[in-house]
Amino acid sequence: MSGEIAAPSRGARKKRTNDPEGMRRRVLDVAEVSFQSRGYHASSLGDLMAAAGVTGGALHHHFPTKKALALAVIEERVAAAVRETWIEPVLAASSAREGVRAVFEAVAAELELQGYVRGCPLNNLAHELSLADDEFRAVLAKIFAGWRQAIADKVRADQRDGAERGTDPDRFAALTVAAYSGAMSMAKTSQDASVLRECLKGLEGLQLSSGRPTRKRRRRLLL
Amino acid sequence: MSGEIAAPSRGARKKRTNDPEGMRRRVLDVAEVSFQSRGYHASSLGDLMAAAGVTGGALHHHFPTKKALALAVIEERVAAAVRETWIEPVLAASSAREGVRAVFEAVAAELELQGYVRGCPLNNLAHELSLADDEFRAVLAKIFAGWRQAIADKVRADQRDGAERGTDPDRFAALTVAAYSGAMSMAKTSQDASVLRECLKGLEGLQLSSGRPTRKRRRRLLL
DNA sequence: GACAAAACAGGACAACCGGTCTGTTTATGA
DNA sequence: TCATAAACAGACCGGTTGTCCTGTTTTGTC
Repeated sequence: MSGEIAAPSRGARKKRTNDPEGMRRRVLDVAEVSFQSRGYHASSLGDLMAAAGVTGGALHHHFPTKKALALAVIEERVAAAVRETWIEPVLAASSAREGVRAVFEAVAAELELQGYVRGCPLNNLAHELSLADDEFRAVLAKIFAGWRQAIADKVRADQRDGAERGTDPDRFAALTVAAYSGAMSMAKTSQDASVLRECLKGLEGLQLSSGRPTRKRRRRLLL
Repeated sequence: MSGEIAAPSRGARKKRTNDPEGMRRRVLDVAEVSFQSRGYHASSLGDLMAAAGVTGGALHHHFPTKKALALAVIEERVAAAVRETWIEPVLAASSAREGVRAVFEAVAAELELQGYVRGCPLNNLAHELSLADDEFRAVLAKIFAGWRQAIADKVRADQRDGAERGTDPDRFAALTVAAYSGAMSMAKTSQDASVLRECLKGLEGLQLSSGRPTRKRRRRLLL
């Protein structure tokens, strides 16, 4: 109903053009949106077929089962979303702390702009599927792990530059991802993105020690 | 199969005893477990009826629709779970910070003991239902809000005692709940509770200012 | 152009789901 | 005791779901 992506025109009849990659992409487009907003179980293949303008035969040809479709969505789309909105921006930032801040800001701004919080794609599917099927769970866990490791690696890079001396990289990464995921959960439930900013401010005032106190006290930055 | 709670004995025939409260409780018991571990959509009323040893007539008498059952589970069971495992322990603790630490520890220990992470009941249902139905969403958001407010109130109480001078109560509460929820999400997905401890350690090294720098520097406590 | 494989169409189907319905048993209380 | 309502039993139904199956069309290859 709301999110029709690209149903082929009904006017052009009779002439069919085989476009396996395009058809596969259209199905994944629709499934990605529907799985995130309505969830896996609440998304019926009939709805997806109608929204994508795809017949049952074509769908079954590319994705034999619903589970296969969901696995493709997770591995190709969800993983890419995490990479594009989190991993790459953080790695490209001047520091881990600044990267995390920028992503929080960007996501909060985007949510406030569109006035609707769909939640984190990874988190949404992880909650629904990780207990239901162990194959799902393993793939989702791998994405979470990669996300955390990217942030931790960035902190280690900062440390090689002399900064973030007193920060435990893995601890910082875990807390960042957890705070973001949890904040998104609340934002989705309350349909209000302001909690993201609240948590970001909390993280900014963070002095993450790895055990012994920080040597060089850094003044709080006032951005 | 696994979580049979209290199906009435099949041996005793013919004699029926009306026990509306008991029957209602048994249904809620089963539904609470199933909704949390399998999710709302994946839990069929047939399964619940079989697990609770309840006929369709009885179920429909107490809960006219599946949605009504879920609302009852949320309002009576999920809210109570948050109250018992979070709000009451934090309010009873010597300080907000200590209360939060104790709850994190207790939950992590319990999860490691039972070797299986089912996730946070509130978070699980919030993800699946808050976008599907606005009535669900409102109830779940209310529980989240109460949870946060309780922690913030405890911080304010600490401040009246002279402690936590530089901490913004709402910010601390939001970050705490977010970190816990997110950590539970990851723990559930990886089926490993250690990330909870990781996030707790991160929160413990936290210096949450409300804007201006803390007056009296407190030495890091080494618990 | 012949031929095999891939790509797609579209119907069929069995299982299941949630809700409804009618009827029977138990408690209540005047 | 007897009416009345609540509590419960159990069958039933329309609709939906995911999957499968049989054809037909297109594409690639020699």
